[in-house]
Amino acid sequence: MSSHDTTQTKILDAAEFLFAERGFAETSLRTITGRAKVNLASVNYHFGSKKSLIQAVFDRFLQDFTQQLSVRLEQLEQEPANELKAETLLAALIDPLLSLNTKRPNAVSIFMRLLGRAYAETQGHLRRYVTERYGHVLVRFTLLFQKGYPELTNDQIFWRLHYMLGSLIFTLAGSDALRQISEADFNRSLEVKDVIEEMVPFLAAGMKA
Amino acid sequence: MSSHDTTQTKILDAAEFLFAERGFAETSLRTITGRAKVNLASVNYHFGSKKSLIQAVFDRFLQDFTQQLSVRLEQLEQEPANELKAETLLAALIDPLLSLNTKRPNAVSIFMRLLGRAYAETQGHLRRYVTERYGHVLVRFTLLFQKGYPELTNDQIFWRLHYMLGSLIFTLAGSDALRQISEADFNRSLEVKDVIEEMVPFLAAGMKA
DNA sequence: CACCAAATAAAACACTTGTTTGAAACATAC
DNA sequence: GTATGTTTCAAACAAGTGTTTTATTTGGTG
Repeated sequence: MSSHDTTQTKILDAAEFLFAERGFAETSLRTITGRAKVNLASVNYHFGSKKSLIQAVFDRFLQDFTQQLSVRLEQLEQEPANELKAETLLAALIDPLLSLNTKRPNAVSIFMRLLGRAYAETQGHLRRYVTERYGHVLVRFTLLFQKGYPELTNDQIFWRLHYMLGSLIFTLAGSDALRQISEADFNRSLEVKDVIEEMVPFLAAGMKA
Repeated sequence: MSSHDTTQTKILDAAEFLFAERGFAETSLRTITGRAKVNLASVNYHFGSKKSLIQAVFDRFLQDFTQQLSVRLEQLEQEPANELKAETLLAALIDPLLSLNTKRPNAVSIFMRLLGRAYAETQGHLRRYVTERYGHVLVRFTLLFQKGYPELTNDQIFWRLHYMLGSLIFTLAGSDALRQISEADFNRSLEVKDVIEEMVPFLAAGMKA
């Protein structure tokens, strides 16, 4: 049996869609297994618990994403400081992100909505899990910005990175709905790629303020 | 009995805190009435349902906020276009926001976390309710930006406004946790006001890109 | 004081939730 | 082909949910 249409993959596919659509608490295991067309008990059999299933959904995205991001960061870490401009650094973040869409349709939007929800879970286990497991790439990313913008203090960098993350996650998480509004109002079609490219000059200008 | 410590107010206070802290679905009526020290049935008696309670929590914030914002917008709508710069327009949004903190401590952070959760509820009733009821102020706000930045296309304005909202909500919603990190790393104390003031140049520069 | 509507209280209701159980079906190796 | 370990399935479980019901208490009015 190929790695698609295994029970585990069917569960993950259904779960990530529904979690992004409705949220974690609002999505029951019965809804997930119903959509995945598998037995209810198979979630606990294969993943142990709902909590672990949520983490598994994130792992599948983050392993893929951080691996690609890490390659880009290695290249950039050997560049001189004057090459580390916001546009370049953002590209290192955005390219791996967009490549998710080549494997599964709408993956970027789903991933961003999941991140938004994980971020909202201020006190929950999920935020801790994600930062503990994938926080080191964010640190490397921060260091590159510090190197590229020595005229900014470290906490200016810290905060501006969060401004950028906010714009990215917020916009892309709602991009499906927003794209529909925009397309209706302004009568042109937009892809996720277009939305992001429109955003880069905005963020880069802010970084240079 | 003063308008504080009525049963309704005690419920609203407990609910808004817990909703912001844990989320809507993750907060049970028993937790709310337990914290508020009132009887379980009083929520349904005074508000009708949990759904209506959630809307009431938002109404209390939004009525206060949009009323102050509306006054500022009226003033700005009489200004000439060359006075409508990003810093000015952002101030019209931020001042009413900060004034929430004068009435209840941490109100800004709670309000922003609630907004973040409402925004995440992409398909839910809440987003529809908020936009239908308070969407017109956002429209007025958009029109002012279009007037102040005639060199930008309408959909550039549309998207950049969302970038700004993303930064604002994302940063302020997590500002409690982020402030702690920042204060520990850089050894200086930060107020919500400081976080926002640090943000304005970033956003304004992006607007002029 | 008696009366009545409004508010509070305790208990029960119907329902959904995540998880566990034990048997059946399946696959793999000897 | 039988035995063994893995996976699927239907059913049940205990716990927690929002809501309703039924009494009881409260506070003001005649």
